[in-house]
Amino acid sequence: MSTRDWILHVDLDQFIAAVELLRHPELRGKPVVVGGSGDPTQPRTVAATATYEAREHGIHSGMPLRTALKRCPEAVFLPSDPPAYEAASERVMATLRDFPVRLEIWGWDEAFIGATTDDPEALAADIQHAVRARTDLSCSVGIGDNKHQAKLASGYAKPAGIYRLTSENWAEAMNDRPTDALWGIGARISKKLAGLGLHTVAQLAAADPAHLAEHFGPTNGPWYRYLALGKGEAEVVTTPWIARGHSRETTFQRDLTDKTDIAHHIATLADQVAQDAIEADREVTRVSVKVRFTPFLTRTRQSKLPVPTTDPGTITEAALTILDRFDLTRPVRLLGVAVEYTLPQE
DNA sequence: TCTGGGGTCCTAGGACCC
DNA sequence: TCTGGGGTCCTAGGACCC
Repeated sequence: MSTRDWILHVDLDQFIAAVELLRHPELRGKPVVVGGSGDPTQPRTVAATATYEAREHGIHSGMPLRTALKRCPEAVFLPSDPPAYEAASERVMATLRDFPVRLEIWGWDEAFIGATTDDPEALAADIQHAVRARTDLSCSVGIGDNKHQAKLASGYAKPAGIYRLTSENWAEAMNDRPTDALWGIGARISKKLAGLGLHTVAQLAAADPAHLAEHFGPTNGPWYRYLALGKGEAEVVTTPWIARGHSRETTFQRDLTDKTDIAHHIATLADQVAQDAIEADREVTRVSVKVRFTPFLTRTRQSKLPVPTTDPGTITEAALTILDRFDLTRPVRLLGVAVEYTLPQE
């Protein structure tokens, strides 16, 4: 076997549920649902994740907790605890960093690795053993020529397995699959593609790029075909990610109708976002306000600040001015404030 | 199934300027 | 007076992902 570059995708299995089961070993083997404050009678709260035992009752992430409770009254509901997941994630990433590889972290529970080796499966197995030894967590590892292939490969590898998906076996593994199996094509685009007679990955790969550009734009159209051919980014970026922006939003359990009340909540969110920006040492260039009306109509308004700032007063005032541009005659179920940061060295 | 929270990127249309 | 074409910036919304 010859030495060459590979991309590995490390994906922790059932990450949030696994962390919770380490803290509550007595719940192993039981249906467990994690989400919100852990109260399944609370409206407008959804599951962050569900264990395999809970999934057998038809429960899945994104499902309202009240629905989950109806489907499985004996399920155990736990509150979501982001700091605990953050801490567990850091232990995993520290473990990966000890390997002589290039590491790109992609959130709490996944990372891409660039490695030069003649045996990527052996490296993958070493990684799995190290992660299990150091954190008691299990992961799946996908191996590919690029990130797209490696990402899909880790899906095939689940749970706790290793799978290699390269240009060699791409067609065999992917050609008959629906287009939304590709990483970057979701339900909407897949449906639109089906409307053009493109149902499978093979059909999308054989489509005319110009025709795709007509329907999906000059960048996206050809990009979808590119994905269907198994191509993708192969560069592992080891420098830490610089956030483009930041936001905070709240869904209220009971609708807001009072304008003073709404303005008060917007001011609070804006101040939080400003404090976050100060803590992150980033300047804000743009402020946007999000309002979701009942039943589920979402609208956003934004404006660019005359001068980048971190001043909470300025950011809050901007958010309140933007809020004035909304028609607030309908009941409101969600409010949000988002900011865009200036990018360094620009 | 009455549908969270936090991100990223792309597109399209209008304003404005030359 | 009327009109062209291009470039850039701003804003709103859509789609995707975890």
